[in-house]
Amino acid sequence: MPELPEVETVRRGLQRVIIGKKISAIHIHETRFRFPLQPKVLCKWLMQQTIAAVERRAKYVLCRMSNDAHLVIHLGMSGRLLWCDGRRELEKHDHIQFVLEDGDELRFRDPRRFGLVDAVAPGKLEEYKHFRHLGIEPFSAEFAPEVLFERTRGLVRPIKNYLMDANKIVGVGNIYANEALFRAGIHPEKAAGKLPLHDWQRLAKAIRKVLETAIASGGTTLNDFYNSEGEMGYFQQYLKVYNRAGEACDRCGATIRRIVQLGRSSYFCPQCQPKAGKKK
DNA sequence: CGGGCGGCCTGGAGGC
DNA sequence: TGCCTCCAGGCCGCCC
Repeated sequence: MPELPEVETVRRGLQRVIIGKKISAIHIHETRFRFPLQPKVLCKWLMQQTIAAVERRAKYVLCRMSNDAHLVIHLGMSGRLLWCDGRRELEKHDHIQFVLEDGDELRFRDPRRFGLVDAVAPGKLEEYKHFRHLGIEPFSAEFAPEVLFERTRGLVRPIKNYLMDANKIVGVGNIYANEALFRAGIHPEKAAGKLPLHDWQRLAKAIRKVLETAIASGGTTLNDFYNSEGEMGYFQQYLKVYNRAGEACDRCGATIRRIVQLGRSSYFCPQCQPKAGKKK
């Protein structure tokens, strides 16, 4: 569930409390994640290092260390980073403890183990296996309607699939792809290559707006998202279509529909997001 | 070779 | 109340 706004929320929360703290121990209770965790790599680059910055790339949280190595964390579906007192009792899925010099801890909890925890050597982030192929950041200058328009010419794949393809655009998952398409008035099955420039102008703006608002709301908590302080987000109250099949559209009253694309639920308003033809 | 899709995983919801 | 099935979905790696 964590998409860009949730990851950014976690990043901001951590940034406030862990800059300047030194990692004095790492306790690893589980290594079976999306990719096997490598304890030696973690220890090599992180032990006795001070956290210099907390950054984000796509849906990854990055801690830049004083030696310029990076701690890389992906929350997957159910991952959580919690900031807590080291004396707090461990819970069932608390898999990794980063013990800090002052007795506080950063813990990685992940029931479904879809997450990733890794360390990358100084200067190697750009060529890091999981970063090399990543697409455009929605808040970068490159994320411009003209660029997106140009890159999608000739593509027949549905626009929603394109938005969720991390090789093209990062950070936009199922919830925000659906919400952005609704706000831009574009049907999720419309061919990406058929979007005229003015649609891309509305869509690019809608994507940024939805992500910004969600960040300002502390993310979306539907099931299991909590920030590093254990607090819920509240963007779920602003969702217009996601998870609302059968309900009336806020804007026009038509019934919101659900279809499946790439094995995932897409929600849209058939009236506000017509499949073909011009809308005003 | 772009892009669809299987499978990884567990908890919670819903059916009976 | 308890067991079973299904669903959630990011993303790598396979395969068409």
